[in-house]
Amino acid sequence: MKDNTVSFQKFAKRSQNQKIILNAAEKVFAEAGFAGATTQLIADVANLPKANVHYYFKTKQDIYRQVVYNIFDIWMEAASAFDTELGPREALSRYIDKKMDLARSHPYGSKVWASEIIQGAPIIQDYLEGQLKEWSKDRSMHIQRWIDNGEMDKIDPEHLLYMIWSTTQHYADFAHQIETLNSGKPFSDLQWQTAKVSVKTIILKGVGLSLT
Amino acid sequence: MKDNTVSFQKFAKRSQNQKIILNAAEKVFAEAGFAGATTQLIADVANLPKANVHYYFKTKQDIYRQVVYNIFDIWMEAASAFDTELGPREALSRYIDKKMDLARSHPYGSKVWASEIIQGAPIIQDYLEGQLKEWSKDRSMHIQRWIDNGEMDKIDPEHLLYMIWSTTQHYADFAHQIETLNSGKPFSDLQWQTAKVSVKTIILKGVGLSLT
DNA sequence: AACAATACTGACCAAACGGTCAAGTTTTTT
DNA sequence: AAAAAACTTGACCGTTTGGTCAGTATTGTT
Repeated sequence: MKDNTVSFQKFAKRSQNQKIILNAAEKVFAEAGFAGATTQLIADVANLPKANVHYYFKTKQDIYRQVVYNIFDIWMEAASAFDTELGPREALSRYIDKKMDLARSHPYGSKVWASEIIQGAPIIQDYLEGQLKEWSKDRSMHIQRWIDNGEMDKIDPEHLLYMIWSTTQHYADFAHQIETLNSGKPFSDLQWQTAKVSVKTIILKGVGLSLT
Repeated sequence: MKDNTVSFQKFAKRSQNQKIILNAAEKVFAEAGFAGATTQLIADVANLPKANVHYYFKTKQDIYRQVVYNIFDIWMEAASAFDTELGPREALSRYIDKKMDLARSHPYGSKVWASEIIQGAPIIQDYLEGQLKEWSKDRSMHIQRWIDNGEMDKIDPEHLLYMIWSTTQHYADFAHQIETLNSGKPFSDLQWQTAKVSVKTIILKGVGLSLT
């Protein structure tokens, strides 16, 4: 086996172990914060000796950086659900749906992001000033156009975006609080459905759009 | 001076130094997380030798616990702005106002709280199960009554509360991100005003209430 | 003035941490 | 088959941390 498959597998092994470590790290960083996360704990969760973790990542900060980058990429990809071609109702509706899905499927990532921002974005600052700023400026502009066209109420687009971000991410970041208020049980499929509908209903109606 | 004033001053000194330490700790915990906060840094910010900090608080966790308790108390007191006697429009409007004011006046506290919940509420769990659960159950019940009376739209009260919490606290917890998107400058008075109005407008209209 | 209680602090310590490294094992290439 | 490259790991190390403590200074009480 000296063909491409071998090279691919070689690459796959490295990449696969890195993924195992990053998944473990995401959970540990989310539950303990950057400083509280120990490389030993990350190694334990990944089921590897600590020295092996350091073979794949030079420093704890390198792992952390990669974790945060990954989340940002996932969110930026989801941001394309905010397709301004569709008009305000569909664009906002789909974007909220997507963000709610991510809150459910990637709760750890959302938590790591939240902690990073709370602490002043020491690692991800360049992403905020670059991609995020660009994206939100662009979307704000489109929202403003809808407003000028009379397609929705006159609302400050910036604050509408903040409301969507905060509300959807709340279901990931504050999942523990929500679970406690829900008799200690995580949301069922039906409850997630209700959450989604509630959020969309209030926000869409709140900016002068009907759901259907 | 052997009167009560003396005893009071004695008491005042202890209490005053504790307050200085707690204020410093709130900032440090917010910016570094529990694990990242060092007693040395708290001492530096408080302008005291580290040993003096340990004279007033036995452990770092004791300081942290007190900081989190204080925030919770402030929020619970603000919760009385949600006066159900006033009817849905006024009650919700005042509550949102109050929470927005707290986001501005107590951003560190909000951040510490957020981090605590993100990490699974290891310290504050009993408060969640006790006071918070009771309060939110009570308020949900009143919201449901308004709905049954036809005073507002049929919305799951729980999710309405989550939306108010997340949106208002977002302005504290994600202040750094908001500031970055605002050309690196913190909100002006006018911008806070706009934020408040935007949040109230969308939420109130979103549940079938007009602002005025 | 004498005593007691409270407040303060530099110096110190055991434990835990991120990271290194040399010595092995396995896999891939020639 | 042998050389090279990649992977694995126990043992180790300098640094930082939360917390202690003995000794001193200040304040309050009699």
